[in-house]
Amino acid sequence: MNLPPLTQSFVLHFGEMGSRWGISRTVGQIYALLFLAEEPLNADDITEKLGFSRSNVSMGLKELTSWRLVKLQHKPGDRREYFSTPDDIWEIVRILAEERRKREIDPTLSMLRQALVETPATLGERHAQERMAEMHGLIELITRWSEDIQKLETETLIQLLEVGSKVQKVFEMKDRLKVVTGGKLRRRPRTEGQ
Amino acid sequence: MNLPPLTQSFVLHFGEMGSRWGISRTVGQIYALLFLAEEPLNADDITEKLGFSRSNVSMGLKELTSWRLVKLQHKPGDRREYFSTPDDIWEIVRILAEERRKREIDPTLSMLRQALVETPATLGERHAQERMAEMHGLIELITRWSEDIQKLETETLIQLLEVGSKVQKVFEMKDRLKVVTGGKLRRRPRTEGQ
DNA sequence: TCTAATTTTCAGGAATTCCTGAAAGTTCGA
DNA sequence: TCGAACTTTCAGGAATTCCTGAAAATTAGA
Repeated sequence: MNLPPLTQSFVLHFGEMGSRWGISRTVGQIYALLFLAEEPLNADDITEKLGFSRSNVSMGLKELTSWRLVKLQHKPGDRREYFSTPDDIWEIVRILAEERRKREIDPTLSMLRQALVETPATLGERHAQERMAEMHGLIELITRWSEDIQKLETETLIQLLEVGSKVQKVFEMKDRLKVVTGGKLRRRPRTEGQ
Repeated sequence: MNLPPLTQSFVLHFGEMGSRWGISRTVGQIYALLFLAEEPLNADDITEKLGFSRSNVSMGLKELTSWRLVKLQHKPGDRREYFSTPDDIWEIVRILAEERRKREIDPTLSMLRQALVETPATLGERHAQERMAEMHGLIELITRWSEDIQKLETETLIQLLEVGSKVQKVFEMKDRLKVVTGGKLRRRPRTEGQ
């Protein structure tokens, strides 16, 4: 490995983190390196800097491409492919969220929906089905919310995150003041939570 | 494996999902089984229903306990330990978020902070440091937001998620009406986003 | 303290995932 | 169409993770 110190500790860290997630250590390192790089890198650059085999780098880039986490571009007069990450780090978050939804959430939701339309044979299965319904509801709620806020401008999204739960205060105020908002914020009939 | 059909497909699914995350297939299955169970289960129940070794179940329960994802309890006149998951599924989300923060986010933040106080030796390192600063800011923002909203009552949290980005409308309204909120919602000086 | 019930530990085999080198494939200019 | 530059594929060895059975440890009642 042939990297300046700050870069190296970042790359090593994300290698380890990567292997706690689904991706392999080397894929994590490749992404970390690209994330920090000033300029797009080609596969040989990466091979040289990280010190593993050319074919491994090729596989890693293929995987990152399938996640849409790297962009491919060409330099004029150079046949090699250059890879980079989005400049806007929030774009990376968006893409990750979308891909994880596609790969993990959607299959889970469809498994749950399938289970929910079956007729439970026993009392235990009835209870299991209720638990699955709870989980289905939770996942749908979080997914919808996440899709919804991902459409916001980065600046707006940041604002929203910054106020966090204080936004709740605004709700209360709104209710108090009976401000009309075109029905979009209409309060649902209150159901007693568990 | 000795399970009714709905339960079985759920358990198998979460076994597979588990192995995409950091946890092993069997740990995923154990958790899925406990999540659906009507009553707390002991290690032998689990062994019998899932059909792998007693020692594997013991290791799995130990891991789940270290994640605080299962609760341990005793039945009067029975020496065995019974395991269950929280009844409130949102409680599971909260615990997961806390544990992941402790295990993954905090170490990452401290690596980033360490890198940010070093003096970059080269121009490339200078740029790398800037990227790390961006990432640090993003993680801090998301983490703070998440800690913040996790303190809300479940019912309030659900409301908040349900309105999603529409909450933004309320902000705009607030600005228009110049409603005083005790300074807590004071708008930051606008910086031009990228 | 002893014993039986129960849980935990852990060495090592099984299964899986990762990584490499060699070879095949692709692309583009001459 | 040829060949050099570059990329991808893939069989199989390396490394890692998973899982088991046997044995040790713990616990609570007698």
